[in-house]
Amino acid sequence: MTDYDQKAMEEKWQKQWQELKIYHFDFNSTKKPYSIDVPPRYASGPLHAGHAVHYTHIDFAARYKRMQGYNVFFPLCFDVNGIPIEERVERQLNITRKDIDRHKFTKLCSEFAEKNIATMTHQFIRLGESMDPSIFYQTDAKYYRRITQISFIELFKKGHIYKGEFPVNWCPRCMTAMADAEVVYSDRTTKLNTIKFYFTKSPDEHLLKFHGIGRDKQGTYIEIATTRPEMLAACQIVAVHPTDERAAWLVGQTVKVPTVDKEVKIVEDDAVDPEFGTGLVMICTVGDKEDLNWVFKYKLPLEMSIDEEGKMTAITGKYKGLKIEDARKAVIQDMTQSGLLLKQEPLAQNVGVCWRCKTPVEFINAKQWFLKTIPFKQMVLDASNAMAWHPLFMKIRLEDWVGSLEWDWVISRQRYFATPIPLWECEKCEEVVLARQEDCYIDPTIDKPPVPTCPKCGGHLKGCEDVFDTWMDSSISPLYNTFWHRDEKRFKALYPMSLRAQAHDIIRTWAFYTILRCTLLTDEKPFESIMMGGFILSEDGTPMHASLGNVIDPLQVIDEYGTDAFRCYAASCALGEDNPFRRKDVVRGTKLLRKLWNVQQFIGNIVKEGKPSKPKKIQDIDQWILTKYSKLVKKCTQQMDVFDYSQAMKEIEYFLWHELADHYLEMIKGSLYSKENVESIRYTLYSVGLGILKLFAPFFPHITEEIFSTVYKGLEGDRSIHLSAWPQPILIDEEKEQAGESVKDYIAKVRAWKSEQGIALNAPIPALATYAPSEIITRLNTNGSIIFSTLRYPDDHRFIPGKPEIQETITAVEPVFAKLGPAFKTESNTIAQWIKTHQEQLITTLEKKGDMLLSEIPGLKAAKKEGLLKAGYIQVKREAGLKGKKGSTILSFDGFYVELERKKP
RNA sequence: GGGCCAGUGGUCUAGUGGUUAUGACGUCGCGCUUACAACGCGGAGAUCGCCGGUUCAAUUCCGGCCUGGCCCA
Repeated sequence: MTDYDQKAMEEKWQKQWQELKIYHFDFNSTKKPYSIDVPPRYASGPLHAGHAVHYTHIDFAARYKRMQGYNVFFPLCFDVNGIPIEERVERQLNITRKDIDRHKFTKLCSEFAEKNIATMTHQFIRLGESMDPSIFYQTDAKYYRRITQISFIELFKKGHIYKGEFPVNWCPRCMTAMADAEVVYSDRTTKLNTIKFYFTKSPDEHLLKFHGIGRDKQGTYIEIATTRPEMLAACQIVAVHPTDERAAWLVGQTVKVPTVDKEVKIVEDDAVDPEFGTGLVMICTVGDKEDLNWVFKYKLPLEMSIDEEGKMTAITGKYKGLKIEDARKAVIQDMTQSGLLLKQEPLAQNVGVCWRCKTPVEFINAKQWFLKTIPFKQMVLDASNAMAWHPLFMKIRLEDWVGSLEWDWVISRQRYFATPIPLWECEKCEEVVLARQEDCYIDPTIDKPPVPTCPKCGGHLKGCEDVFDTWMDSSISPLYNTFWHRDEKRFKALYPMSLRAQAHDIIRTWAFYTILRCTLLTDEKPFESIMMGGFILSEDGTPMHASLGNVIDPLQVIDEYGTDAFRCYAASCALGEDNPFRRKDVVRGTKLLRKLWNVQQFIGNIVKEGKPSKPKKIQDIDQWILTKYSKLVKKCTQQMDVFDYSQAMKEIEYFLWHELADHYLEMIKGSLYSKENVESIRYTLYSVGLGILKLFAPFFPHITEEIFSTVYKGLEGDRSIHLSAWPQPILIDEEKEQAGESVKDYIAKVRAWKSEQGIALNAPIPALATYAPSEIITRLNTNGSIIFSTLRYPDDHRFIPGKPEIQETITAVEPVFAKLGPAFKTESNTIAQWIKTHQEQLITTLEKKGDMLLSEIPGLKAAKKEGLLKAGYIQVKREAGLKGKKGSTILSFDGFYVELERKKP
């Protein structure tokens, strides 16, 4: 074996794996497929540590399943459509998309994305991901968009698509409609303005005694608090809570809306918060979702004060054309001058903003395309229930989201860089002409419709300029992956996919939309199981944000510690839980790798002469480690099956470091050097060494491949450890495991004692004899040579059954709650207390009679003639003392007594 | 405000209805041992977030609260 250079070896294997194409999905294979619905990485920028952990978890699954004999489908893929990329490009070039030609703009977006794809492809390689580039896809490619369009056409034909005029969430900066799922909420401070609304007719004088009512030389007014004074022109009614003391006086009255020539009525409504502002609210079309509910309830006209570009409409009169913020300032200024503004105070509020550019979302009444969602809630829940969720609690989040849905999904966007909606509309009668499936991919802004004119009225057909929501592309990934509408045979073989992997922040989008669309189109769930990753936080436990400067670049970590070490951290993140990035787990990874390297180097030296065959007789200690190893394989396999990587890793690590390295290797060294039981040891070392290397392989692909290639490859024949078979248990022998455990415990205790005494571990010990119960002595005798060689005992050391001539005294008696509780219930505490407070009496009795009767404890209801010790209600602690023997000392532990020659002064 | 998750030595973490709670990092002491000092052995270090309830027994189960995270309103 060569020197240990993690970085060089990683580079070497990353290159070789690509050249050897070992991760290819084989369409001609007879192996069972295991298909992974990989999240197509969004191409707006490079990966951060959070993505890296998620993709590493998916890679664990892919590598494990490959070793389990599956034909693994693990595509390299990217998501490339949509607003976020447009927004980045706009910001980078300091333009809006409307400043340049539509197709020029999409080309810029495409170039921007391609750059990121190249960067991320490189990152995936550096992360040791075993994705298959031969089944690569990106969602902006014609071959992918074609499937998006066909899926839309099918849904349209099924009657699930409609065009509706409806107020939708609208980002005035991005100038597009957006789904509820794209609106995020953010805390802001704004100003709450209290404004005068004068009555049209002077009201009853009594009203003046109430708060929120005033009078000046212009007349009597009510005070209304609003954060949106620029929307006054769209004010439709004023509302007051029915239980408000002013309600009786106010309801039915009419007030003048300031700055505009408009009169509105006052109504009563439960939804008014009497505590907010003055308890009087102006209702506009459409300020927020609550306004919208009122609009429907009172059938108010849909007058809009803001247009698609975030500018004020004609109804706002002199403010027409101003941007929202400017209009607000202008209105405030005007009202201050005319004395309409009573006060202005700061207000903390939570506003809906565009998830990408953080501009506050407005409502715009516009014609949009919708996919029916509300009627399919139960269908989605049924499909979700048919899948295995890991962890299970994540399913609740989907269920909550589905339960809270109120509107159908707005799927149209007024953007450019996305999949075109494949239809034409008649300019006269609005008849819709769909593209023919066989013509897709098409762009109706360029391509001609399948019929020259409207089939209904002969009118001119205009290509749809709207495009799809990005989620329309990504939420058919299971259909694209399985060759839906391209290859029926492959589709049948691959759909539903085996595994969806994703993070929990996009349950409401990617998971929900995918289940909805795929189930609608195929009448079957899109995947068998779903694995939900947690959130990776920065080192201090706060979320990673570019603005906070705490984003961790995985490549920097890798440059410093290596990929396998980073993957060790990834493995330590429990699935579905939020984990801060822990540098020390990466450091621990480097130590673990070095340990693995050293252990394998040792094994490599022993087994280099050839693959050992199974010997006729395997010594106890070998059967012990083989049993431990076999149990590990079983347990670890179960954990890998349910994506419990953190636990599996822990188990393997413990076995390697402690059972194998600290105990087994130390115990067999002596035999090896003295050439005893070599065949048994070589066989064991080879089997366990190779097996544990394979258990590590999904986690640490590089170092395991390196070790495999230098130690085992020539003897095993597999091209790569990653193409070799997952290990199976070799033997499980409970009896031999017990025997080995006794020997291990014995040796470990004596070695620890040596270390404590400052005796070098390879120095001889003057141990004269070992006393222990006879069955233990039998075990020790069987493994005598190991004990002698490991501990460097003198040849005349003897193993003697029984106890030595020593004086043993009881030092303490302790209650055994596990026995007392079930037997005595409420009284068990009394007994325990008595035991604790009557130690001396107990010890005396025990030493005299050997046991003490329960009935001897005074005042017990349940007093029986039962021996405390015999029934197991108490446990005694003893201490061995010397008796008689000179020149020796006794080391006692766990029922062993080792007689040692007393050190000469 | 709602749903979900988490809260365990200085730091991070495992786990459990049975009173003596796992491991890692750090720390202290001892030791270079023919794979490994990036190692080994040992020590110190925790009222298991807080308050109630169920139970003979709660860190564990239940309820409430506090703190953090994710998602939503």
